Amino acid sequence: MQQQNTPTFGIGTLAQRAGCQVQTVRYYEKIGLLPDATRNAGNQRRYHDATLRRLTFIRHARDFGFSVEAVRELLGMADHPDMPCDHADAIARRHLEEVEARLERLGALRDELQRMVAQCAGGRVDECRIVEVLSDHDQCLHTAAHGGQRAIR
Amino acid sequence: MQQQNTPTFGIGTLAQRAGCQVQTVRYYEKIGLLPDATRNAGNQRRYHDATLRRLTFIRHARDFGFSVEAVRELLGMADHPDMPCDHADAIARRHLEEVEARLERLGALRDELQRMVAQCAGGRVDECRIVEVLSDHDQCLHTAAHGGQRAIR
DNA sequence: ATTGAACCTATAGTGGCTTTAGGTCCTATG
DNA sequence: CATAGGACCTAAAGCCACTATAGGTTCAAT
Ligand SMILES: [Zn+2]
Ligand SMILES: [Zn+2]
Ligand SMILES: [Zn+2]
Ligand SMILES: [Zn+2]
Repeated sequence: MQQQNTPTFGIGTLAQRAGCQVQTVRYYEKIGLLPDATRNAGNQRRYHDATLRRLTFIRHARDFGFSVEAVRELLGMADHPDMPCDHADAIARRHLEEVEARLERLGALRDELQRMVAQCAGGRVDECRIVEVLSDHDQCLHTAAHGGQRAIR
Repeated sequence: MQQQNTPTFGIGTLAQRAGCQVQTVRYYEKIGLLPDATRNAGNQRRYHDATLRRLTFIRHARDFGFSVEAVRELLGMADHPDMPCDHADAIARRHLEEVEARLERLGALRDELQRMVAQCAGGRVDECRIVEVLSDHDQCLHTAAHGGQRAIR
């Protein structure tokens, strides 16, 4: 039906043009972000520009930090241009909130780390401010600053 | 030799006091951050305060975003109070640099997301700014802003 | 015809846990 | 003293989003 006469290319070219790795393309196919590729006589995947566009969208959204599941939803919406964009907006807004929360925690973390590093006088371990602070959360300024790995992601 | 008369407690109590999960304690033992626990007659782990202090150190360092391997090194140094603290400081300084780099990338990401979300007028998907930007990196301000998942971690 | 790069599949590894399954042990009440 | 149910035990799988490895097949150029 579609794109019968457009040139095709292999998975290496696709990956290179999209700026990702070959295995990543196969992975996206496996988890259903990309459709099962058509194959040539030797069972190798052949792609058209449409797949490159789709993969570029995926990579860009991933670069924005959207989860694969969010990307799946965003792709589904991009496939229906006549629908309202409410849900896409909600996903983006929610992601923005998460990024802002991470930024705040990461900033507090930076402050603590800076303080810790600045106060090390470079002597013995038992006088080291770094080891001391790590041994005792009461030495921290922001009491609730570091909330596990959520501070880091 | 040590702490023969101090009270002991179970893994649940230890985990609760350190603010982590029971499985996490067993995991730390398995990967060697915590020593193999002594067992009671029924093969259940018994702990002393020394282990609580060690676990608290580990959790605090992890909350600071130090990797498990970094924590392993920091613990090793905390076990030798008479050594110089150079390496502990180097680890902390390096981690601070990484946090600062993450902060910068995450800030750029927030800016892009904010711009994207602000420009959505709430119409059809094919007019949606979010889908549009995700389809085309040229629509982004910070050209090199999002460098894959490195922007997020 | 031959070489070597690119491709194929299936599986395991990454980090730092968390979850599950299928048991055993401890403690408090009846 | 029996029993219920919570806490504990191990081993293995699952999570996320890939990345890497092993061992084989196909393609393109010489
Ligand atoms: Zn120091
Ligand atoms: Zn602290
Ligand atoms: Zn919109
Ligand atoms: Zn972009």
